[in-house]
Amino acid sequence: MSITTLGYALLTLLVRKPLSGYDLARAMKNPIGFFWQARHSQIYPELARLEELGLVTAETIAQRDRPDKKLYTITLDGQAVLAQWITEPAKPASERNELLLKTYSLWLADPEKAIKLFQDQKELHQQQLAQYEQILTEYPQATPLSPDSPDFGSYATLLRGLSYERGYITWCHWILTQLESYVDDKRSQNEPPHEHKYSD
Amino acid sequence: MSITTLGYALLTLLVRKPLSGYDLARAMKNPIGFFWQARHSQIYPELARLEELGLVTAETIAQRDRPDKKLYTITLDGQAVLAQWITEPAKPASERNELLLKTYSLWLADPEKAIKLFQDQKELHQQQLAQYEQILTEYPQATPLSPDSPDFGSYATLLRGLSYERGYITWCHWILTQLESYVDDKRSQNEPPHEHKYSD
DNA sequence: AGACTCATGTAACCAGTTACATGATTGC
DNA sequence: GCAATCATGTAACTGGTTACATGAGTCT
Repeated sequence: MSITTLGYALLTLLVRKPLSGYDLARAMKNPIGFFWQARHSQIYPELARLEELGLVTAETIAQRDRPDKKLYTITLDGQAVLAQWITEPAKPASERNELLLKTYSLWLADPEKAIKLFQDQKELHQQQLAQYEQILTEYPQATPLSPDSPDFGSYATLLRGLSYERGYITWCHWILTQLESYVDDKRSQNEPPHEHKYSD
Repeated sequence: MSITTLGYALLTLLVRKPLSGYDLARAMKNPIGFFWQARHSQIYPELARLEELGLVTAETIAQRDRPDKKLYTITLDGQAVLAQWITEPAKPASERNELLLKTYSLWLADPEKAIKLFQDQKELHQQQLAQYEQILTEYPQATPLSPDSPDFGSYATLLRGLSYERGYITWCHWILTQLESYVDDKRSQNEPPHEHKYSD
């Protein structure tokens, strides 16, 4: 019985502060969701496994007006295991992007519907970007974060998210200019095609 | 029995030209691998399913000096199913990036080892970028590709790959500057910390 | 009365990875 | 002789998703 990546993800959260399974499920949605996701149905069994391995301890907390909860705390063993894992070589992310798959066959699609597809996708990423930019404002300007503070990790991953979303949006935008000029040119065949240069 | 995303990925390749299972496995590594991956053990059963559904036909080809192969050809039904799928809303890619997970807990790591981690990662992405840039040179400059040509899809996905790798490398580089200046400052405590500005 | 949040679990299923299995030909 | 490429499959397992299950308290 060895430790899974999800296990490390949970330790990553618990090393900052003790949390319940429910809290962890929420945290796996919100700050961690951009780079690792998991549902509660996967989290609860994984926590039991971490406890068995002695990497976390659980304490049942009775609450008034709310159901009891189990608060999980990382052990010294857990911290050591996590710290060791961080600097081990990371497996390359196996990308699986449905939109790119669709883009590869875009020539088969009705251009009007393709435009709709990319407009929707662009908007989704613009919303995500707006959320990241909101989070960014919560960080102090001009005060550089030190790599030995927990906030450095949150900030660094946020920067990656911002860059990713900006690149994605730019790319969607470029596709849209291509599709739109194609549709325009089809409508009025006598004019020459416009030029749209792509740069990230 | 419905069609999986891998099924669409295979149709995406077969709509361009008929291929064997072996060819498809290779194509899933090379041009498609950046956004969708699959091993041959998943591909062969999936092809059988596509055949059952009448979306492809198989023809056994005898070869001299080599084992027989089964050449798969997309049917009209297959083309219709694929074309329809393309413009349906795409599910957002569920990101799973181990390096970002590690970055989130970077404060726990030994800085020297962390530098090694990001140098290795940066190099991997630089190699990937170099490969994409090589492929880019094979496209004609200044002649804009029309969205109704199959090459448009290949080119568009390539652009996304280039942008992604460039952003990733820039980000790795920024992390490295942070880690290195942190290590430097620890060595000579009297000098003030350097400034490194991040921009994508 | 109905929906939402807090709270924790299990079961069935599906997608994807690793390993097992076979066998001919080509190049070093 | 040994590894690599071509060629096609199956089996076992693991990671992850969807659905099932329960129940108290709050808000509209």
